[in-house]
Amino acid sequence: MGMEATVWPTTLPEDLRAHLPEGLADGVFPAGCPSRTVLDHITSKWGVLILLALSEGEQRWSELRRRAEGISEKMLAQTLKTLERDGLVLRKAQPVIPPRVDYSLTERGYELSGLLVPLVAWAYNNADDILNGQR
Amino acid sequence: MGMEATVWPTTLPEDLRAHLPEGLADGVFPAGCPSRTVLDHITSKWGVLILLALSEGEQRWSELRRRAEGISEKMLAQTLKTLERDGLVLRKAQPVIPPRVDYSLTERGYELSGLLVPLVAWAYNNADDILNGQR
DNA sequence: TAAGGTACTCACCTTTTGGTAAGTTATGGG
DNA sequence: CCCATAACTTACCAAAAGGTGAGTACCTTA
Repeated sequence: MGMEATVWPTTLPEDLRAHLPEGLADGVFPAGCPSRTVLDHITSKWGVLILLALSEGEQRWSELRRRAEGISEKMLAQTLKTLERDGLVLRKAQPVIPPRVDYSLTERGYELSGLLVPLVAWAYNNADDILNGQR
Repeated sequence: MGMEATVWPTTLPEDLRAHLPEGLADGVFPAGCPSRTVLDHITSKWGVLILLALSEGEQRWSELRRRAEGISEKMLAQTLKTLERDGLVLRKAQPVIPPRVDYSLTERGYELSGLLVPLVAWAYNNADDILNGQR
């Protein structure tokens, strides 16, 4: 009897770590590595929000502005451009006046959003506990 | 016959979206929302790498420096402090000389790393395709 | 006595990121 | 003729992130 510490695994279960590629298995992420660049894009403040919004389906510029609350036009343009270059977002512009542009996820972007959504949901669900528990 | 476009779902499957909390279901992330803060911490450049490294188990300061290749001492200290305050990382300091400090994931941090690892692995696996496909 | 080891902190400076407000385009409507 | 509209671009400035190098603490070993 007496106090007993709660115990949980100290490393990830084998089946999860088994899916890690080689050079990553020891937790080392080489500095110049291309994956660092990609990781920066997809975990950027606005990148996450845009990908999340687009996981709800095709949307216009103005709709994206509304959903990623607080984003400036400059950052929206910049973020969309990066995601488009990365092949995660598809831009369809119709030659009408006033202009109409629809954004959607590519197949790759769609695949990614499947990983991003649980992460965002986790942050959303744990945010209050995390920030309240600080002295 | 002729050309046929590859088709994939344009929104996430119902069972995934069903796990999204209320206010998130329409893809809107309120600007002042606490989850924005938490999301920024866990998707920060160095935060991701530290959490990833720690998913391999308890590690010392110097070992973390090595694994998060390229990080400066200043940023390592800062990132660890944030993650510790957020209750994701546990710091155990031993009063010996020279000092010895071990860092590990808390239960909450461990839970999080289960979502982060697939994301990082995805970035690692797709990085070359993504960066090569740009003109 | 002096050097070495570990985990930091601090001050200073550079680089990157991001916001603001204005300008652009082309057309249809009043 | 002029304004509104949607989707941007640009120039300029402020703020935040991040790097560098020095300093600190304390004991052990040479």
